[in-house]
Amino acid sequence: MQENLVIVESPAKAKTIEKFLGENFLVKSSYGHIRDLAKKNLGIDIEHNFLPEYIVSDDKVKVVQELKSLVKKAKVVWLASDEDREGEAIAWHLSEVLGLDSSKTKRIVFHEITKDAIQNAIKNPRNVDLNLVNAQQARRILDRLVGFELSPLLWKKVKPSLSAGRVQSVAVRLIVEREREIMAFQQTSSFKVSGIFEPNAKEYQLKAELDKRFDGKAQAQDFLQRCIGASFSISNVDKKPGKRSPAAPFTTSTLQQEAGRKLGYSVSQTMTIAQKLYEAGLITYMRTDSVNLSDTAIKAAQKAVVSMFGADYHNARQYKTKAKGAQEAHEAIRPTYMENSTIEGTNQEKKLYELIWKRTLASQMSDAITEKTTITIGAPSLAEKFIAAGEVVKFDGFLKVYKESADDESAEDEAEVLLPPIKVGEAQNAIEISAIQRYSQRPPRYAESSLVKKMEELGIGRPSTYAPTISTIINRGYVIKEDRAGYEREFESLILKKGKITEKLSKENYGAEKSKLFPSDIGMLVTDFLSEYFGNIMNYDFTAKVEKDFDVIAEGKLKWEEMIRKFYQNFHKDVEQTMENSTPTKGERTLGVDPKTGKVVSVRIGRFGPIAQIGSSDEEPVYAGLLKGQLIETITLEEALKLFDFPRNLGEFEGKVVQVGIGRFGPYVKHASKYVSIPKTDSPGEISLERAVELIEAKRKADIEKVIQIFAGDPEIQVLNGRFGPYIAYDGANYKIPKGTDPKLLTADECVALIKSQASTVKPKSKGKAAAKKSSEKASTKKSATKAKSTAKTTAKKAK
DNA sequence: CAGTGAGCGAGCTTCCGCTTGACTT
Repeated sequence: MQENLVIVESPAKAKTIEKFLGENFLVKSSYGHIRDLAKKNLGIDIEHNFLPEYIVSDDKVKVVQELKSLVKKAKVVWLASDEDREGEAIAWHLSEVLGLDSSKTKRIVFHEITKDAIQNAIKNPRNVDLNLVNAQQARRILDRLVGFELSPLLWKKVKPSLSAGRVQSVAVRLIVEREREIMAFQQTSSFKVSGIFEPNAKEYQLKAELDKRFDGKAQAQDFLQRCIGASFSISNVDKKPGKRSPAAPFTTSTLQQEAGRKLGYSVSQTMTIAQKLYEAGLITYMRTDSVNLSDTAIKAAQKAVVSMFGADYHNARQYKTKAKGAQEAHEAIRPTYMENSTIEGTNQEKKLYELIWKRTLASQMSDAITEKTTITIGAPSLAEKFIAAGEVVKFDGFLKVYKESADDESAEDEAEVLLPPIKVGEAQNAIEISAIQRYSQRPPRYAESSLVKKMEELGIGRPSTYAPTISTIINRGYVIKEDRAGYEREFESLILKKGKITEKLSKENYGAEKSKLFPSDIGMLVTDFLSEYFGNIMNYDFTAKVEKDFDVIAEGKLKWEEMIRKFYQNFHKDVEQTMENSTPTKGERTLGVDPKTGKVVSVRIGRFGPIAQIGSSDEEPVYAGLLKGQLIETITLEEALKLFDFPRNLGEFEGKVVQVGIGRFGPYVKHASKYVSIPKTDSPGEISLERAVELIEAKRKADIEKVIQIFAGDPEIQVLNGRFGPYIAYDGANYKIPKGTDPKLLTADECVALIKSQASTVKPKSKGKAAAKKSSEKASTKKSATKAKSTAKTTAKKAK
């Protein structure tokens, strides 16, 4: 029997540590926090000095039970949760819940999982730091107060089931404000001039840009005119050495950004894949804000760099974490074994691993040495000058393995330009000089990863919450992640060639978006509402400010109850006053008058989303839902009136009417009481009968392909092709087909057997939402279905 | 899944940060 029980937060970590500690230590995991504020009411007794009511979380009851029994058998309990505010609180909750006697309890910390670090920790135990615990309690209670007082305000004044919080509401604000910047953006254009030059002997060509742009076409034209007959020559050559340094090893946020930019992963995808790598022991912990590498890792990287590229390429570096509010409980994200440049696993896992491996390796490599050459070309008759710039990498250093990507996709990829040896004074002939109209760029919309970057800069949210926060604001309908088609615009070019200027009008596409975050009407409405009445909480500095208070509490120089009281006094007063004085808001906006009826046209948020309305509410108005991408804030009268053209008859097909309409899920074509969605690339206002028939036929084909098998004896049982591959549908529920089974060869009897062997994985279609959520566990596989779960299962079945 | 948008009233929703699975048609 082990005399020592060590409790860490993560089970994967427990496994590793057990190996380092030897037989006399049993290492278990708490699976994160084990207790939280009670969910009913506030979970905080405001009358009694904000006394928190903590309850063991449902999914932790078993964990706590097991730990309790192990504690009884142990002589010493080592609380080894993470070395940060939350970790300290976990240690404290554990000692409270497990009833740990301080004489047999020791608190230890380490922020790297190496044998030395852990044995060192065991040699230097301390007590739970109650000041740090109190700082966590203040954080927790503040978040609960803000979330549970603001959300009900929104239910009452805006719409039920909405939510507000210190983190999510500010994240939404970022997206809303960016959208408004884009709305307010005034596009301007100017003429950018570039030239291609060649010396008399024609041994090379130089592409150079003019040092100024022209606002108008006339000026550009005038300049090209002045270039005719000008005698160009090299007026200056300037060489400057430069260097580039590698980026720091990955934190959660930078990993999410680079995986998004380089691999196209969403933030939550990146985290799921990283979790797999972590559990397989391939990388260190993936939720971290630290760029720190352990000495062991730095040495391993050195070995790898030197053996692969030679000593010249190595440069040991230790990076400093700059992120606001970083707690640095863990190392940076790095491979556990630097010698593994690739791994076994899925393609996605391999790619993410290689990204991490390269980034880590590069962080321990030499700077790249470059040389920048700037060549100036001028003519005596011209005040303006052409500049050709080139950069040559003299020594590649870390660039051999890794180059960081940029968010700004418009930043032209500065390809390496090798400039020929050039003498000052050498005459040049202008082969071609062109002036091209270029537009100013609007601010970019946020992608998931650039939002995370911004949040980290502001100190809002933590590595463990970036991905869930994005899910929350999308699920609440505040934000929509989608693609948008771009627009076409014209631009002019003036080209001087062989002494003649020609003009050209061309078209280009701009503004197309892929997987970007757009605010919804409700997101804008809630942001405005909260900003009006709770400016302090919506302030980008709010988190940073309260963090300062938490730090003072952690130092023992401020009582947490004092801090909370001071905050709550004003906050609660604002909540009460807003509840009383503000009028419910639907974001209503009047657009004008309908020329047909003379009635007022307005838009607002209705029960099922944004709607347009003709006529005021006391004169039997007509309604139409807004289309995807349309906003209450920006829709025009003309666009709104178009919405009332639906449903519209397009004509007949196979003797039945073809209709185009707009439903809850967007525009659709209806034919013979069947519906087909109209893809985004088509405009429902202009769709033709031919196109509609095309869609109907495509849908029919897809429906046929959907059915793999139907059995003559049992028409109830169907083998279908779904989003996740083939499955069996029977009696409104769906069943899995085991891997390796050919769905085409299944017999009816085999299907029945599969149906019987699997508890229904689905959904009484009625109202049993809560029940459906908890139901379904494959009875056969998992070793012990808990009692609670099996009861839930029967309820779910009955609910049907 | 897809023509909805009244009004009443009961009962419910909700936060942020630690952790994993369970599960998706």
